[in-house]
Amino acid sequence: MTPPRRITLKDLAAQLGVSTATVSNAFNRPDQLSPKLREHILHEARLRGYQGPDAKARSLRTGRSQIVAVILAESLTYSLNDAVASELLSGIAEVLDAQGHTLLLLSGRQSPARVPGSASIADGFIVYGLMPSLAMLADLPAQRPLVAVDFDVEGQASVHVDNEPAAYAIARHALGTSPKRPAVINLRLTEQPCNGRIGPEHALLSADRTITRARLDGFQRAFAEHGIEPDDVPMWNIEENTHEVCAPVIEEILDLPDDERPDLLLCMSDRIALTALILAEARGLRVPDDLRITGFDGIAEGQYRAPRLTTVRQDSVEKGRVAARMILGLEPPSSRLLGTELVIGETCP
Amino acid sequence: MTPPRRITLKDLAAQLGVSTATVSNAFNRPDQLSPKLREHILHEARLRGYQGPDAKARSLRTGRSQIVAVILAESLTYSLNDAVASELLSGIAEVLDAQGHTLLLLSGRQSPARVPGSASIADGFIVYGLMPSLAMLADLPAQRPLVAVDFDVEGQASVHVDNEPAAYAIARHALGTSPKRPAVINLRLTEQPCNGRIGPEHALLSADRTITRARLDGFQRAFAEHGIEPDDVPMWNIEENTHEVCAPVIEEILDLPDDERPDLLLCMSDRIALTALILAEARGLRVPDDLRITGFDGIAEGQYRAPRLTTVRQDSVEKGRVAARMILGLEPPSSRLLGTELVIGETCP
DNA sequence: CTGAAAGCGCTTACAG
DNA sequence: CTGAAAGCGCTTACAG
Repeated sequence: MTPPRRITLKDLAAQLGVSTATVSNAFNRPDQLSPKLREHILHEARLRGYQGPDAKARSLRTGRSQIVAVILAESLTYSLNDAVASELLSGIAEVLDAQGHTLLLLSGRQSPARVPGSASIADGFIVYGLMPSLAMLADLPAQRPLVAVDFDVEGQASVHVDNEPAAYAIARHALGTSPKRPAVINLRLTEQPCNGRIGPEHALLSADRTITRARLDGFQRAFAEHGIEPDDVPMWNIEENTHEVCAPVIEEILDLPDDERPDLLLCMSDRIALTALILAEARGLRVPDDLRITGFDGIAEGQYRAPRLTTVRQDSVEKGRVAARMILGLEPPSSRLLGTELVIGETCP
Repeated sequence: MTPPRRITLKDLAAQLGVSTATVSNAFNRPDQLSPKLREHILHEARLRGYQGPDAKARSLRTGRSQIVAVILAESLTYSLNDAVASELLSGIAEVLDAQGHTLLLLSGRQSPARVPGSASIADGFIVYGLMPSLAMLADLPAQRPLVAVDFDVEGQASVHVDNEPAAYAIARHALGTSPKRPAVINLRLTEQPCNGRIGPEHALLSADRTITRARLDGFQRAFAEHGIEPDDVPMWNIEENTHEVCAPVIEEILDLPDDERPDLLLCMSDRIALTALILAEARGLRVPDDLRITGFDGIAEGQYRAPRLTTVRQDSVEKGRVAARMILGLEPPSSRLLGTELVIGETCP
């Protein structure tokens, strides 16, 4: 028995007595040879265990791999368990699949803090969320298409939702009930890490660094309109959008004395809002009577329960689709701004 | 200005007056040249915009891409939004990251029903869940490592959890409360699609086709031990582990007349159990007084709420880690069986 | 419709 | 420690 070396296109061509070009055409360009010969080649290929042109060689030769890399700012562990990121990936995958492309998943928080060299195999890059450092972007092969989602890279295409107007709309709705003690729970909005109450010592990130700043701007526009001095509204900050990280901050808030405890929580994500809802219920607080809560995102978990979350629904799946279409050249690269929808649930009717 | 062709290793070598081997070694084998020369080369490379060896060429030359493909039986949309699949991916990604590998995501339910050719770039394959057809496996490059998770491929490594004993343990616990009308809600267990009550006309899949059969076997062993005739226990089947698909079946069950409605639901997943819990609460049924519910999986959503789900916790992250380690050769390929943990929550104390 | 030949950008024995 | 050269497996003008 010969050593089981994988059969190559060249081997097959030799065995069938045709040129390598003809075998290649049989697989890639049906119009370049007779259907009969093509059938013969494909049939023999299967028989002899030739699985088709090797992707590594093909990609070197053509310069294209049919692979699109998605770079997630957060760890993969976090992103894969986050409903919003998952939906974004779904949307991306849907378009890539339909176009015969596949998805390479990279984390911006890789252990070596650098994109692995293998990333350069990708035909294009979709980058999601704020990068821990822009150094990573510099690592990416230049001259390959890049689309930024939920942040901006100078001179590159991007996809956003209208955070400011959406936040304004939900805050306006919530303030319509004339809360006595509104409060805001921000997400990753401080320059320095802060998982708790935001004080005067905390500087906030600017709008070009995080989308949550635009959400705060929207909230504050509504405050001003309702005659509320934004500085009088207490704010907390959450460092990571997970139940575990949210919970202690929410507990701190809910355990304030009755006359200090907010009666309206404007949360920057559904995850935060759901944590607040669960912990409020556990303490016997009635929602919305004792405490009104609003979220942001519109994830399924907030809608398939009672009471349903009042929130802003953003179409993360569509965000992913748009980004993927731009990367594949199915639509021209540009700065796209997607709309959102105010969803009135029972947590803040 | 010259056309902005990407600079290659060869260009760089020529410009620096060294051989291509030396440049290659500067990037790949530091021990093969003096630190000083290496620094010089790396420095000049950065200066001249050479980003390092091209991944396509490198992978062709070495035969390895540093990419591992994960093939998911379900659609990517489903898998990415499923907590168990997400955790599995987290575990895989964790190990791959640490080893400088990256993850290529493929769906077994691709539109063309075939693995795209670009998949053959991967160094190895992790296949998760039952394949719609084994034809797809035949498409994969032979002679490259493959690990099956939650199912078996003849002659290949696999990772499982102990479904039968785990199901037996939770059923035994639940039956200890002497329910009057226990019922089972299965997941994808019928030969033919069935989203509803299972009747005598429905054939069930065998244990080599789905892990949920082993779960049912565990339940039924507990029934027998408690003197309950398994055939007397009504069973329903769920076609897809999502709230939307579960809900109508659960409603059908909960809306049975009081004297027919089960007082114990043994569910094959936490998603099913949570849907039952939410819909029961919406109907004013008291859990666990009127209705006891158990799940399977141990997802976070079932534990970060009140009442907490009684369930079996499987460590999906670890399952992913083990599979990834086997693929990378960090542990020998074998049939690994991971343990589980009975978690007693308030839905079935 | 078919074939001979160049070359994609690397890595790696091997010789010096 | 360094360099010349072969070759990984393909695709693609181009000539016939």
